[in-house]
Amino acid sequence: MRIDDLLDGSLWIHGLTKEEQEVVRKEMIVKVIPADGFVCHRGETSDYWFGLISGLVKMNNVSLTGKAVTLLGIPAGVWFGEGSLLKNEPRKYDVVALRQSELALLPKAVFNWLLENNLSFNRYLIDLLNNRLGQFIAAVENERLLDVEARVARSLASMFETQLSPKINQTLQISQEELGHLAGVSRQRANAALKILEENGLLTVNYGEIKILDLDGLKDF
DNA sequence: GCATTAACACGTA
DNA sequence: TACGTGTTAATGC
Repeated sequence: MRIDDLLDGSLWIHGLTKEEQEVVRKEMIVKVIPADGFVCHRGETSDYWFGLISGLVKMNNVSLTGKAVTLLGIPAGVWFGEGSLLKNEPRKYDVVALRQSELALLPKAVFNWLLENNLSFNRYLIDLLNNRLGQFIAAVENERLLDVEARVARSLASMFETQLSPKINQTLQISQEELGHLAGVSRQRANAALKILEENGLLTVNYGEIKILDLDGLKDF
């Protein structure tokens, strides 16, 4: 995916005036982050709104004992990081690239300018935050109610639900260890769960990648 | 009982 | 070589 594909596929850009769109394109920065590189660190000042052009990143935190907790996987096409911008506070989480990723960075000043001047941009943000809230509520619900296989299935599915065109890319380049982090289980357990999902014809597992065959089936598992 | 950690062999980039 | 995968055994809640 290219920067223009990201922008064309972003709902918020179409609600802007021509002038606003020009400012966005002019001020936007493109940055490539290598695998395992940081998009932003916890505690850093929040200067940008991020759009993922290609690759895969995770929102991550580390406990006092050093245990890593993955909160959210973010696929290409998704905008994120607005929370800390809106609250004008430092980043509350690390964002790490799971493989080489290309990001679009929209400066805070432009973000705030759109917020103050464009009603449809505000509407878009409400929808975005509302969707994200729903996603986190579902994540808590899943953790409390579902077995491990279903949790792994939904962790995978949730990364495609946010995709704008779910039919374009049905393979996900992610290690089983990372998938375990996303679902909150060990690598070995994630591996066993994938086997079961594969037996059910919902996906196929290859070296370092997972191909989704039946997205609805994964959601309903 | 079930998931986790640890450990090992094996295959792939 | 370094990393991801598949598997088993020991350990812990």
